Amino acid sequence: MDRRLTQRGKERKRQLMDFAATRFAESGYHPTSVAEIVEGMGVGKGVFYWYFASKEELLLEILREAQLDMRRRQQSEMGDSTDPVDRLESGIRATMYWLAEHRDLMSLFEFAQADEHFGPLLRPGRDNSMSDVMRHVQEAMVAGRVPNGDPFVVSHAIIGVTNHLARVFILGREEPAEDVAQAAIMFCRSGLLGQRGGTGCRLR
Amino acid sequence: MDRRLTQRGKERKRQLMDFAATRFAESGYHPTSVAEIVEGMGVGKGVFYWYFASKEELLLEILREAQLDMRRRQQSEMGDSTDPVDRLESGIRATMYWLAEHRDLMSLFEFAQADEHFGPLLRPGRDNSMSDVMRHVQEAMVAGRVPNGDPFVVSHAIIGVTNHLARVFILGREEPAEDVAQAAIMFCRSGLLGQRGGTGCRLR
Amino acid sequence: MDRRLTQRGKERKRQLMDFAATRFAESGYHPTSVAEIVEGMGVGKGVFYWYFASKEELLLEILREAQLDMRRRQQSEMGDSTDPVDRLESGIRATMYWLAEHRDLMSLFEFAQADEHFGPLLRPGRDNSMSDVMRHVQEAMVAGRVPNGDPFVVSHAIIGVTNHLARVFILGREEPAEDVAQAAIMFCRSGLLGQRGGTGCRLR
Amino acid sequence: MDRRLTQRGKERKRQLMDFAATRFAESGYHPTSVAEIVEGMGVGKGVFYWYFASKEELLLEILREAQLDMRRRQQSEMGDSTDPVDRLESGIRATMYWLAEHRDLMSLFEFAQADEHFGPLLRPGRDNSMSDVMRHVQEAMVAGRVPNGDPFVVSHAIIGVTNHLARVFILGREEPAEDVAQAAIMFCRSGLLGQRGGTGCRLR
DNA sequence: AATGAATGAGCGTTCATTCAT
DNA sequence: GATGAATGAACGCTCATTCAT
Repeated sequence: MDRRLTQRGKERKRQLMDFAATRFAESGYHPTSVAEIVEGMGVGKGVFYWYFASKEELLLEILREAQLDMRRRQQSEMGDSTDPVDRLESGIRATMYWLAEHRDLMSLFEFAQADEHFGPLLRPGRDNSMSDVMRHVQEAMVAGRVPNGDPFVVSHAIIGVTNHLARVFILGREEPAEDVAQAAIMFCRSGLLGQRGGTGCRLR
Repeated sequence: MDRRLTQRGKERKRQLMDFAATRFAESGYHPTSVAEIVEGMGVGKGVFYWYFASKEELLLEILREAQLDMRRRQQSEMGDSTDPVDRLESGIRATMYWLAEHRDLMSLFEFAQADEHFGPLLRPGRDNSMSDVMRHVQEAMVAGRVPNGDPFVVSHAIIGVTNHLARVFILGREEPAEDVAQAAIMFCRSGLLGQRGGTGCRLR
Repeated sequence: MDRRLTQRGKERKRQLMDFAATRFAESGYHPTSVAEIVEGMGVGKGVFYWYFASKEELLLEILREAQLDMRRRQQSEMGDSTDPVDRLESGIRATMYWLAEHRDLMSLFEFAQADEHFGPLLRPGRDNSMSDVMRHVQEAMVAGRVPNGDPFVVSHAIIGVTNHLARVFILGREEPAEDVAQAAIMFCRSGLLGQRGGTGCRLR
Repeated sequence: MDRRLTQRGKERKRQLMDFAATRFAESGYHPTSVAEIVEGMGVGKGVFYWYFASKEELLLEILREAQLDMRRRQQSEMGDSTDPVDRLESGIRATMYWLAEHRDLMSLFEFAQADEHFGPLLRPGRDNSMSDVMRHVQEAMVAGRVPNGDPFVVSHAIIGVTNHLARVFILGREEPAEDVAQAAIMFCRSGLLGQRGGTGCRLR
């Protein structure tokens, strides 16, 4: 299935992946049949199996590309600052913006992560993102910017806040990414007991 | 499908729900066929449809029962304290213990929440849990125990931390519920910048 | 299945047959399940199989009873006159009245006659009715009241007119039995070319 | 289910419709399973659902095509004469010939007309045929060829005679269409009391 | 590269019937 | 007599995948 594709072939493949992602996000992976995808695109079944070994492979390709793209965005946003806490905040912000721009893919991630079969196949990518976050947390602890603790746990807490707020406020309520990012950052900074303040929270 | 069941009938139904929950958690809802369930239990197919209108209805019944049970546990744990922050912490702890005792159901919640069809059907239950949390957050703000802010957002942040840590450390790594609860509570209390301390974190 | 039934048993059986006939007429024989019948009557499945050997046997019993009852009515109406043509007209009228009073059973006859399995089982009863009609036709020919011809063909023509008008005007349009009977009688008497007249036709 | 079919596809569909019609006529619609049809044709199940949306849709397609074809035959036979009574007689004759050539479809019509579900779906087609007949009857009345009366009732009487004689003598006894047509025409012309004669009746 | 046609195992579900109580 | 529970073959239908053209 490693075809050398012409320019036209690459475009076809793109269209197929985009169209399938939308359908998967709307109706779910299992309920969306290959027939639906090819009919929706007005092509024959052969086209699908020319570009993808299977329906499963299609989803994995969509997912892996998305993981890569999101990570690139996070890194390009985080990379510049010298303060690790700043970098974490940039990462949260980058994540929110990316998710807001790719709601379909957010849905797909939700599905895949919860899925017995696809969940484990997402691990490598998630581990990468995870160690990105952890690196900054660790650095922040070493630098004394953040109290000592288990960086793995703290990183997961950050990810938990970020993802859940994205789910609720971006996927569910279509709030502006900036506002959701601010909310996540503020909670991650100081939790419940710390002083709320600064830019405040514009959600709702 | 509202049958008046004998004692034997009720037991059968229980067995079916428990067995199905395990299978759904192990292999996923879609990949688990009704045939697999009844064969696994050594009964005829008719039995299944004697107790449940459909495979879907079975899942919903499992899910609704689980939501109810978890909420009962949270409330019985939270109810006694006069301090709203204490109550929130009790709620987090109750959640962790419940999830640790019902890993299968945690898996099922993950799946259902991410699912295009079942997700929305979980809403009523989730809204109830949500408003439980929010009530305490609001009270804590009014009492000055917690800086003012949007209680809806703050509640979701708490839920995000709790669920994600549960996912990673209880479902994925089978850590003791108490430790995971402590970790969640500590992060929720003071976020990144607050002082880490107290009982410390025993995860890993 | 030849049970000696108590009084209560006979009533139960009656109720079952009446209820089933209604349901069969409304929704069709195949689409109506035994479960539907017993649930509709609020009894258990056992009751059904106590009174009937099978669903098929139930239908046959309904049908045979109906054939018998209709024939009794035709004969009691026809029997008195000395003119065979009068008797034929009385038969048509009796048929229309009976069908109007038993629309459900008319539906069932329609179904059963068209059915590959039940059709042939209705033969004995239909043959009886047929020879009733034929006897009068033959007599009328012998008496010179009606031109000679094949009494079998003529009898079927009469039956065709009667049944079809019943189907259309009694089952479909709920016209009064008397009017439909008049219409059938008039057409059977003189066909297209004969003089229309007498009481006229009140249909529509 | 509006597929653009290749030549091969059209032939397959034809074969399926013909084969299914035969089976339905032999064993009945409900008792004939899709599996039986595809096995009888030696193809996979998918083939069936490639050409038809459902078993029901298949029957409807068969039925509608048959209605259309029969009506075409009636009209081509009736169209030429200037005398409306002649046209009615041609219509009866055309019907008998068509039914004799399509015994399977006659069976299917019987079933469908008596069926709670399919009966109503046949209405449009039957209404068309009905108004064809009525037009001629009305014209005959206006022209004084036939005594005045309700053309709707008279038309239904004609249809009743024709269909019933077809049922008995063509479907049941395989008599020649010409003889059955003659018998129907004669009865419709002059009923019971008119003079029998002319070509006489060759049935039996 | 692409098509329409075909495959067939497997799905969720139904239902006439039987049975233990 | 009557019940709720159970059976299991059969049903209509789906769908990822393959194939001939």
